[in-house]
Amino acid sequence: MADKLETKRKIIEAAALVVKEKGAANLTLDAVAKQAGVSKGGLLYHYPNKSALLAAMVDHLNDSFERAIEQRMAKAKASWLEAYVAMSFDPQHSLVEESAGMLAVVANDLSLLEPLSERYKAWQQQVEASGVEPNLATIVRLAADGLWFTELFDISPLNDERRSQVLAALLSLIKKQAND
Amino acid sequence: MADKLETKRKIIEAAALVVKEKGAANLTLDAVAKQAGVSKGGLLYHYPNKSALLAAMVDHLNDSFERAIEQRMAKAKASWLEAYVAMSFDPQHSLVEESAGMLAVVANDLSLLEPLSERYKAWQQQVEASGVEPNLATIVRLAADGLWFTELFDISPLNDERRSQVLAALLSLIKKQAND
DNA sequence: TTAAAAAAACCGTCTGGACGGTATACTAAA
DNA sequence: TTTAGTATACCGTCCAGACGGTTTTTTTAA
Repeated sequence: MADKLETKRKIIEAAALVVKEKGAANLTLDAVAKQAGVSKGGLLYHYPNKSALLAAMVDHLNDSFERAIEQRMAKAKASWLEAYVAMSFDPQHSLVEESAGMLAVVANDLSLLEPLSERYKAWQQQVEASGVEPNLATIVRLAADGLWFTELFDISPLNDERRSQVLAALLSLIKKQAND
Repeated sequence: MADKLETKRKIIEAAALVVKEKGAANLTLDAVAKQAGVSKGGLLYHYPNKSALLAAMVDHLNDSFERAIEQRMAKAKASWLEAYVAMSFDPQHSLVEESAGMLAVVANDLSLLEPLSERYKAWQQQVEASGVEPNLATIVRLAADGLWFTELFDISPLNDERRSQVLAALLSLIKKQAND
């Protein structure tokens, strides 16, 4: 078990699982260590304090989302904005480690979201340069964000049918406008 | 100080202030009691445990938002959906007690959001009966939600100019469609 | 009408447990 | 034999909630 990166990843995944199963309020170092199959000392060797662990969760969330968008762009030959919308609606992707990281950080220290905030701003530049009229493109993006957040907190008001119709409508909004 | 309701309200407002100033992770009974100018015993007299306090914060958030929408409908002769969008963009209203309640509950126990979830579903019925084409109306609503959440977490990617343009664009989307 | 009784509102201390973090010991590999 | 990684015991702090009070208001009844 001498692989440092592997252990760190294992710890992050364990932390996400703890959040998912016990809630963000019960994300304790002991619980994470136990879930990761590591002693508390071992955990603190890799992440010297809780903030460092939370920051790593945000990093992971950032990278994971960004990589997923790029993959989808390549695979489905989709535009950046299309991929962003599709990702936000993808139940597979949206409801695991990213969500856990978000919840954990919101629960513990909002200021740790700053790296995410910067990523959000960078994404907005992509949105505004997407070829779609900027205000409309932003609306599409915000709608995707809105769905993602409401599902993160399990308060989404949409039933399955409406949900898929809205996804289609968003994608067609992008397409229609892009061809004008 | 014999007014029970008044004291309860005072406590809720104090709790919101604690969240705003010290973060949701530091929302303790002691801190709330101190901020409210009440002893801990007094606090626990009105809210027998922390969950009850959090639930009351959600109630307050629910009522406050709903009342604000109705006020705006009456005052500006706006449709429900217009009022909803306008409220979500109103910096005055969106960043005080509602936000604090939301943050506090997310940090402590997601299941306490259930009353909000039901309110969200009821609002969705308003959205779908708004006269605007349902999918478009839902997109507008989700965009408003998206902005609200990103600003709640202080990660909104929009600068002031884009923000006001998007608000105008959303309102004109509603108007345009409603007249078709 | 008033005094006693009851209930409501509020107060402040105490405690048990949990949590973050430290100190230190152990192990294996280089 | 040194060092990266892991393990375990422990400490101090903090917090939710219990508890036993006190004061104020309301009700009862003589």
